Amino acid sequence: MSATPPKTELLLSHLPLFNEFDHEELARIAGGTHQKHLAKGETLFRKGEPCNGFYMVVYGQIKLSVHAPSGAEKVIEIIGPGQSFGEAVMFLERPYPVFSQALSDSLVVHIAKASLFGEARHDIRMARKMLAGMSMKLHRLVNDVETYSLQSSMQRVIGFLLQNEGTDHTGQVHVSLPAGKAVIASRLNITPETFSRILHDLGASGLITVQGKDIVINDLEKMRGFEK
Amino acid sequence: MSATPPKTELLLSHLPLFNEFDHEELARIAGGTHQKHLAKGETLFRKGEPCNGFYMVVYGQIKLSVHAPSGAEKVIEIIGPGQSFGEAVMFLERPYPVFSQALSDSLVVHIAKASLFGEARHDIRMARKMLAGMSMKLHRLVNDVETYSLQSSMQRVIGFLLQNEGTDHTGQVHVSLPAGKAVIASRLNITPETFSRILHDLGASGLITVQGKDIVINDLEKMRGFEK
DNA sequence: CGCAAAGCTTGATGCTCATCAAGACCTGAA
DNA sequence: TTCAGGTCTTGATGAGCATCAAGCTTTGCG
Repeated sequence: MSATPPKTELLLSHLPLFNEFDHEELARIAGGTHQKHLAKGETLFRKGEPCNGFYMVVYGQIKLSVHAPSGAEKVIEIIGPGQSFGEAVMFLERPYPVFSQALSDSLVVHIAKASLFGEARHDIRMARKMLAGMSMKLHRLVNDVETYSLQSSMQRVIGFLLQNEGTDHTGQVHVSLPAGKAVIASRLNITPETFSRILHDLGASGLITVQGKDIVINDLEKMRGFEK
Repeated sequence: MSATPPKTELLLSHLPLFNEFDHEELARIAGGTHQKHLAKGETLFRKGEPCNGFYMVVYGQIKLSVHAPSGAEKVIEIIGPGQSFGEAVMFLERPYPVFSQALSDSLVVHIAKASLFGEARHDIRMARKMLAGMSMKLHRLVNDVETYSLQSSMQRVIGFLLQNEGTDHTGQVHVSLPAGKAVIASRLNITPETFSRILHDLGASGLITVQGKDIVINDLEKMRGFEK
């Protein structure tokens, strides 16, 4: 373990935002970055702290959340490898509007704002990609708002399962929960108790089979029917 | 009335997105646009329709909403003069994810995608502004999600009133509802009934005075206290 | 002006989901 | 293995808000 730290340039080159850049360009950008390792549970930044760049996740998972004065927490998003966050805040030159914490051991790359705007030649390609990236984020958020507003908690759970569905070696339709159940529940805007009960009910009606973090979807068609 | 239709260039020049452009540039961009007048209640586009540009509101109000299969409607946003919408969808080359309708007689300008990407020189300024604009939209949506998730319906109403507060001629702190109560209720993710009851309660406790669409805030401090 | 239609209010009822509380299960460390 | 820490489940209860239904008030139009 911990032989050589991964080369930042190499990491960057895999990211959508930079994948059209050549070695020389990547090297220059890499100069304005630094890697940061986070242990599980470690805080990356808090709501209200100033922002001078954005982050990309290399491995691990980062949770973005907000807190009610009461202490209640709501998970806005779970960021995985290859995804970035914080661009919007960087552009607005405002403090972070969310709290950010590692859900598991993670490696993130911080790209400082200053290092991004060098030559216009870069700008235009990057700006286009950033626009595309932000558009997708916007789209997803609108979808979230729609989901929270118009669907029951069971529909949200079903929707979540269908989104994360994948076929495993045995050919079964299968979901492996990407985080603890409390975190996922918060992401879905329900309590852990409700989440547990809904999984139970779906199991009882034969639609799924739950085994810890592994869930098998027995009747995909019927699930799709309940989704809307 | 309706003497000469307003010159598109002039309209564009007032919009944040284009306010750094000179006459010549504006003229070129104006070539790729067309104005569209909408009567109250008229539909601009439906969810699922293809998108080849974005819109800016000159006057009036446009409502963006989504519909549940049950028919229930949820207002995502109310767009007013000077604001734009549809950029994100344009970039993603996807169909509109929302339904769009005029709340009052409105004039909108449609800017075709093709006309936006001419010279790189334009691109870079425009891209920067668009990034800023989208960042703000993202910010607001994150805020919406937070609001829906963590606040009670009364807190949402109070927050809304405080956001739209302004001082009138007599020096009173005053809100004029920007749309029908049912629309605002949907925007706040509550039913019209609940909205009505909350306004009633706030009135009964002396915090506000309601008179149709005009609301006077009697105790701003106390309202701020309830907000969080 | 007077009527119809739309918009808004008010009341009675009930569903969905959060909350509180307790116990079962897992996980890792000694 | 055993114990202590979390994590998850299960049950009982109730708050908050939607729903349904009816009356009221405003708006717009012939």
